[in-house]
Amino acid sequence: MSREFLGRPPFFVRQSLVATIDMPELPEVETVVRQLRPQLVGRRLRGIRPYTPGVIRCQAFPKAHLVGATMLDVRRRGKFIRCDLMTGPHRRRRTCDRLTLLVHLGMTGQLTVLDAPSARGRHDHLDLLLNGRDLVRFRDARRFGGWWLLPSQVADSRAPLADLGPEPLEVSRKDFRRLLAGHRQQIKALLLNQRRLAGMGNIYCDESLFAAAIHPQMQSCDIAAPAANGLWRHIRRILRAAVRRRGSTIATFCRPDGGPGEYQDRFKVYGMAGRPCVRCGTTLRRLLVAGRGTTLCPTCQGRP
DNA sequence: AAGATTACCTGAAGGC
DNA sequence: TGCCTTCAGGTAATCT
Repeated sequence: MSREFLGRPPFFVRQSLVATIDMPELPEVETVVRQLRPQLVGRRLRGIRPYTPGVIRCQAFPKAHLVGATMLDVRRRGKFIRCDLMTGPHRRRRTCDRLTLLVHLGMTGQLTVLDAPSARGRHDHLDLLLNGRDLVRFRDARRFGGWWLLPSQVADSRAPLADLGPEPLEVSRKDFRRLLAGHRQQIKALLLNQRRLAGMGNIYCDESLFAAAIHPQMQSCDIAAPAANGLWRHIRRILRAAVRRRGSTIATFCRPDGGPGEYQDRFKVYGMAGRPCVRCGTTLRRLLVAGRGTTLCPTCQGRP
């Protein structure tokens, strides 16, 4: 079976949209959100059907409150997809009327809007039922993804959003410099830590550090202000470019519509170990930093 | 307090 | 061909 076929829903189901991206970081999640938003906002839910134990991550998940709820907005916070809902009229009097549904795609999470129920595959773990026959199907081969449901009033102050750091595209240059100066930690570990900055993952870390010519093992507090400013600028540039190109697709393809991202064609270091640096020709090296495979140019990104 | 290690999970890829 | 091992990584927990 070809690798292209693996990611596809059964051919007889007409899908109005497929949002499928592996290794979702900020640009990929943003892409999914932008594609889902017009399909979901304003729609009423019939309910939610989890099929796999563990896919729902919060202890109390008032499933029934979703019946008749209306989707008000779909947004992104870090690598989370955040759906804000208003509960149906029969629920409104006895309980909170605003709910927040959170989805984390983990490593391999995919959301597909189907216009009719179809046979579930091995890795389909949850359906969100919409009005009519439509549904949003959650597929996640490695099962690192998960769903949460919280009253909207407390969504930002409780797990899993509570401890998230600022958005890399919103943090000011000054605050970013302060963040780096305030921690004695390898810069790559800091960038990957969602409590420090929410949304960066392995790919965009490596690309940003290469662009800024900073060694991933530099202690963040040892990075001089001009270099920190440069890193801030490159992170913004790269994330924005990746969002414009609808993220990066590494392994799975899913046409039509949600389509693969295109930023993978722009990688300068990620997955390129052994090949020459585009800047100086030195062979790119791979090492382990913060427990993650890391690619860098030993010449451009001088030793810490 | 930083950082190293492990666990979770499965498909892909490489070795023999 | 097929079995085995290793690797990939977002996050959390645990140890040093």
